[in-house]
Amino acid sequence: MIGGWEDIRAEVLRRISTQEWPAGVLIPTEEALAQEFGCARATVSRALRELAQAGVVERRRKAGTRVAVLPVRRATLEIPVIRQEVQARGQTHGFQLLRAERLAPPVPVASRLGLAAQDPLWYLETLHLADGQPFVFETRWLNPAILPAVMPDFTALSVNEWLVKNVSYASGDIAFSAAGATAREAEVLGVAAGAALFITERSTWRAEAAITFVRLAHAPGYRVQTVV
Amino acid sequence: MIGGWEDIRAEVLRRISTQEWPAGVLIPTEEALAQEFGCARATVSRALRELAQAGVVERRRKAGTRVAVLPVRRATLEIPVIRQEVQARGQTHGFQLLRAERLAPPVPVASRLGLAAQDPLWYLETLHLADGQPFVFETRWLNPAILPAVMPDFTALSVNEWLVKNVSYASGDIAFSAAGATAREAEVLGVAAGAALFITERSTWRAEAAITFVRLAHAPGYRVQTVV
DNA sequence: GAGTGGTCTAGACCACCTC
DNA sequence: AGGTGGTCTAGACCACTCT
Repeated sequence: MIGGWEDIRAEVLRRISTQEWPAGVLIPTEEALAQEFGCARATVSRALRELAQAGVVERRRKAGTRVAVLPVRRATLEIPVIRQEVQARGQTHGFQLLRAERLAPPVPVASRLGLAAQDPLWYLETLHLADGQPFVFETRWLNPAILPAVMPDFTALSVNEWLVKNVSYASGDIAFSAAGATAREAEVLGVAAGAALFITERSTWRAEAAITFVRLAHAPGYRVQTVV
Repeated sequence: MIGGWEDIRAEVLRRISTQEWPAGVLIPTEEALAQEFGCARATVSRALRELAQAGVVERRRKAGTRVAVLPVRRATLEIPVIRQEVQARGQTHGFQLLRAERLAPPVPVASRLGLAAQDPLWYLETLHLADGQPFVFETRWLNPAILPAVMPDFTALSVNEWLVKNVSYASGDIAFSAAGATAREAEVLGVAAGAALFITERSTWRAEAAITFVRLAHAPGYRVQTVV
């Protein structure tokens, strides 16, 4: 029995994965499928929209819906706040603010934030701990323009969470890479210099204004995982 | 002027980011918003559903819609086929099948695929090239049960693409991490042993049956990037 | 029990694109 | 020019869960 849009999505996916509808072919129109399944067109539309979002089919007006030839699968990653991430592992979170000073940013950072290199930004180094052990070393450049007149006390509340609560829902981009530990990272994380570290870099804007650029150097063993 | 569901999503996002609706508070019901915006409830519903998917609000029947307190942002990653990824960089893709043999998998691989360790699997090593330079070193364990009676010619079509075309739309999980190059990886990729490499690991199933486990060791400089 | 989101329907109009 | 997906409407019923 075919019921709601999830059943329709499953049925369409079945026909595709069994090659009943091979890669590249046009599948029936929404209206035709609605008749076949005995439901409204909107229901079929919802199912096909989800499949298009997942990269399984490609849709264009007038051209119809095709099974994707080279399926660019899309996976969803969850980006939690660090404290949440540590606590989700059943560990206690702590952090130390190691440095906080005004500095002119290096050129790559300034350009990535779209600021002139001579504008001094706040530079903050924070070490996050899981059960007292180094978990991630955070180096952050922060646009002073977005801070209130009185500097918040970042030794009590991590910069990370202050931003989440006060400058929330900005847009930005995230990049993941691997790099050998720099001397500073090795010292702070307690690993050998050159050890392979997982690096997360994130730039954040709100309405064209640069907010922050942060680099997270994760302690060895860190993984980002997701389901497709 | 407030028009379609995208405008409504933008307006709600604006009220949240300006703290007009601070974190944790209940926002008006779909019906109330529909009246305010002068549209049907379904239109508001669509906008709020998208915001919930992005992790900006949390919705529960009867409880209503709340601004997320700790916004677990969700980012979408695109997972292309390697050939596509190389070509998107404007480079030409090539590959070499370095090894192909039946082997009993190591325990971690067997357990991750839910197979007994003594069952021999196909073990394949492939080096992918971008403009002739090492791009990613792929080591793959493949369940022979999913292969046809005659072994496909993996020197002509990469295993990667054969799977995409013949065992498409399976489910699985992906993990990203960093690791120092093993002796074999260093040799094949032409880097120093211990160099920091970006690692992608992926397990794939179809309907409870394990298909493949693949480990991709990317040449230095590789990044995974996305927009939030 | 009652209020909220989740979904479905039948119909309509529109935007876009291929033919 | 016509067919297709994209969206909106007005209404309805249902599922969940808080009180």
